[in-house]
Amino acid sequence: MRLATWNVNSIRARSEQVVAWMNRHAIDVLAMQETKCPDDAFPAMSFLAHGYDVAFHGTGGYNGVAIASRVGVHDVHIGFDGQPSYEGEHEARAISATCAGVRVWSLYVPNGREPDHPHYGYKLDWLSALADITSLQLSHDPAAQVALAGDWNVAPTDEDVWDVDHFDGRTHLTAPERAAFTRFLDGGFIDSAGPFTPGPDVYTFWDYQSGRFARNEGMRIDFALCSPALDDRIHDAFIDRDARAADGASDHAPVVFDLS
DNA sequence: ATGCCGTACCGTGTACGA
Repeated sequence: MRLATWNVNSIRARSEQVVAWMNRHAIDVLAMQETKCPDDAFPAMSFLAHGYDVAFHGTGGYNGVAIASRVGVHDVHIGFDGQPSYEGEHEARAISATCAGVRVWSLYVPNGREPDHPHYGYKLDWLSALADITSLQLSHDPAAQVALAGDWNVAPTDEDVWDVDHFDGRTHLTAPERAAFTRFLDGGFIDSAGPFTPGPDVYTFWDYQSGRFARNEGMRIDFALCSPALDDRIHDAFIDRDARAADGASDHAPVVFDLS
């Protein structure tokens, strides 16, 4: 089975591009983030026409998550218990479903904006609440096959960014964000792509501006944190830079996982 | 320097992304 995660940066702008990519790479399950699309406008037909079922959750022009699968999408759940709200709203940042026995999450972690912005505290709270619930679930069922896939908006190590100095005073690299990410690893989840995509200079996001992609000035912020039972099945992973290089591409590249 | 690029939205500009 082949599982992937991709921040698509608007599904309406590139649904055909995404489905063509899934067909080309024989993707069975794709977790998508930043669909930027309310549910009543989601281009479900693009997926259904190619044999993919799709579950989606979007409330407007921001955020939005979805899971497309050709091996079933069952027990769809929106958000998670204890999910913090922002300015009174539960944002569309989490969806989960069971696909061929794997509990797949599509997660769009809040950006944080600036370290002194309320959004930053919201980001830390959001990650903490998610770590609480997912770690608890894993402790209750250590054999569970779970993939916490998505755009984590955290660069866990200095090697995960092109220039540490560039991010001085900004989000994504701060110690509290890294500690929030590490809590998932402490809870038993594993960065399953890591061993197959060694750095340095290996990224999943490149800003549209300033020719960042052409100069390979990027960040590694997209991950699937997998339970041990699922990690045991993963025998390969890669970041598809060609998808980022395409005309009209998202600013993120997909991360692909091959399971036995 | 707060723009550079790209997307959404009652939209001829602003918010957001990272």
